[in-house]
Amino acid sequence: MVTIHEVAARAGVSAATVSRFLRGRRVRASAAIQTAVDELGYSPSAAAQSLKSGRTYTIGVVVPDITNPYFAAVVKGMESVTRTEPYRILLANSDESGEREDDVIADMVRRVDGIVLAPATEQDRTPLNVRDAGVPLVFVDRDLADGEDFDAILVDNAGGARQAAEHLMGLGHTRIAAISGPVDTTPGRRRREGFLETLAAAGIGIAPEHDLIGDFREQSGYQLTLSLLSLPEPPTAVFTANNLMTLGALKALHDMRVGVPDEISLIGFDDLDTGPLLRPPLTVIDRPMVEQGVLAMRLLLRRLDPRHVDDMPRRVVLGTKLVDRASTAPPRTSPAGTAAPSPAGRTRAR
Amino acid sequence: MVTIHEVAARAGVSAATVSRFLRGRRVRASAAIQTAVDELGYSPSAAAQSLKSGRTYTIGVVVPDITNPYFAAVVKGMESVTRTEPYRILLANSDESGEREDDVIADMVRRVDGIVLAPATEQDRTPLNVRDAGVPLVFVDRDLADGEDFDAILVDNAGGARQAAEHLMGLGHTRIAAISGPVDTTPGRRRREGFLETLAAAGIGIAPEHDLIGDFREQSGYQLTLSLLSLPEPPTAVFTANNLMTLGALKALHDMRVGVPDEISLIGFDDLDTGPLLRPPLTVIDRPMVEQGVLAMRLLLRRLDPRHVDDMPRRVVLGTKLVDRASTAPPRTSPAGTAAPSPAGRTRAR
DNA sequence: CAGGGTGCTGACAACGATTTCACTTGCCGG
DNA sequence: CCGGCAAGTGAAATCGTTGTCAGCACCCTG
Repeated sequence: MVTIHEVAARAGVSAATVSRFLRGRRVRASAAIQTAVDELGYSPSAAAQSLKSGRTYTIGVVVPDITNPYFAAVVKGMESVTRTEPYRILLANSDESGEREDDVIADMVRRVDGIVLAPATEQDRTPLNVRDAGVPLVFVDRDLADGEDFDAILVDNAGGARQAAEHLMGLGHTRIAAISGPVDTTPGRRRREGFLETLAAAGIGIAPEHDLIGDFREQSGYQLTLSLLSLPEPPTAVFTANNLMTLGALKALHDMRVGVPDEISLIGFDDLDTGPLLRPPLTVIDRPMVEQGVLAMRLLLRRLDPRHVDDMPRRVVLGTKLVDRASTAPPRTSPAGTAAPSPAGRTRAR
Repeated sequence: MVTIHEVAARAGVSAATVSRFLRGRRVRASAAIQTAVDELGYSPSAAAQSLKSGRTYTIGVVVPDITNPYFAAVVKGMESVTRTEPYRILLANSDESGEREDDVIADMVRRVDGIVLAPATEQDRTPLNVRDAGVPLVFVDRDLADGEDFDAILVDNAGGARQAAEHLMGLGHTRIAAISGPVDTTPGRRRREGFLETLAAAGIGIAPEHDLIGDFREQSGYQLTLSLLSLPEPPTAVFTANNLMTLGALKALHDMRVGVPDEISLIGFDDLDTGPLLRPPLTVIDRPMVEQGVLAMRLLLRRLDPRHVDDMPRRVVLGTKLVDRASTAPPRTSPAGTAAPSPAGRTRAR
């Protein structure tokens, strides 16, 4: 490893002068120094710079699962922001485990200037430690139960779930099931609440055996859908609370040869790249993904600016959008005791 | 920030003793030190440790695009290995741009102990600089034209492409198109070569206008497929050299209402999570994804071990597997001058 | 009881870059 | 021709941690 002193020696100046030159100050021997730098292939030690300056120019990013297309997109958004900044991203998966998250963050706190986190649960206490350690923190996608005084980029989970519920009710469904995410996560809880409350407000209840809780993984969407199908009175429509569980549900329906949407309608939260190409094309609640990452990273970098450290916490809530494809349709047979309405003027994308 | 000296002062010992205690050596005042550490919430400065030890316990990972499910899986594999090690991952996208890759790596070299790279092109000279800087480097998915003396985890690209070609020929196709990736990347070049050579060896040529080069992005798969469809004599089968271009091709075929596989058969390189659920379920060449990440990271960490720095370069080539779903079928009309064979005993997955 | 371990200890010097401080040089104007 | 100022310089201190080194106290053995 070549140090600033070797450069200095070769250029016939002191290390201080080399340092000044590299930081853009005017210096007599600039030509000689530049030559020495080039010849030696010198580049300053990041560790030494960090030690001196107290800044690492690194941002920690902790998400539950990078192979989830949603989080991949969020991370890409964050990464794109760092393109014009001297920051890099230190990435870790928490695998939806609070424990793993703790470990990872305890380590990160020592190495980064700030953290973007999708907390594993709303009861998560790790963020408090991060704050105590003086490391700025921004939540993305998920929040804490009492997280009001943290920066956050969120999405209107309850509103999106409401759109899903209204869509299904508008088609005439009354026997509706929900496969929610863990209720100790923001999206899990809020999407379920939004969905159930909308049904309730319309006078449509949900049977206890139709109110299922999964873990946001494909496997649980699959299993819970199977359990719905084995019910004496299966639902005519299912709402799945994230992309992976939607996929699992769709696989289960295929495997059991259940027609979608003829026999059962399916609507999911979060769009997929392949959404339009699936059998059938999926009707989903969509939301900005890359943009969430961009906003989160911008917010964090802003917080790193000494002028903004003490700004009020900033909480951004983005809207959702119903993408009406072909996995939902009116129920085939009208549910017992209810007249099937005839939904008019429905148009579909494609 | 609380330093080791503050802990030392509170525990009534010297900093050296605290350091020794923390590194597991026996020390008289261990109880007092532990108390001081807990009360002060001390954790050592990573920057200072790096400066002293010359190790950062960070691995740089540079991939073209983290939202590509293949690379997401690879990164996940790498991340899972670091779970049992004290290493973290510094992640960057190169966006298939050699320039961006240069920038990112020039910066990473200063901050990491090693790098896993999927080089943007085979002519890439950056790796040489990395090696000169004394930073171990492992290639994943892609190689250099003269990369034999670098560690690498690769896949049998030519072999996979051959499987695809043989599959299509076995079905009786003779008018076959290929949408390849950039020929200055390993997978782009090798898959194309493997495909064309297999066709040639069987006495089936490829029309120049059927031999297309894309850029591994969905959009290019889409556009090039449209161009194939606008030909006076479109192909009866198409091979797309990666997952994203396969998706683009499928979208184009849908948009132009071309029946798959009735009118055109489609086979892609790389499977998708949603592969079985697509219209139609995709026939693809599959390969280990997470495993490639695991192997790459293990290899790199091994290389970081002083006992193995000077080992011979290790090059692993993994095999591919044809996953026969439903996007390929015999050509509907036999091509001019050829008798349509009747493929017997074909079984499909689902 | 002397001699020699053994087991800990603290002072100090590194690691590499940056910044402060006091200083020199050269130039300009009076 | 001299005083003063601007511009540029190097020595040294600093960031927080760890390894080296010399030293001290204690205990065991002969």
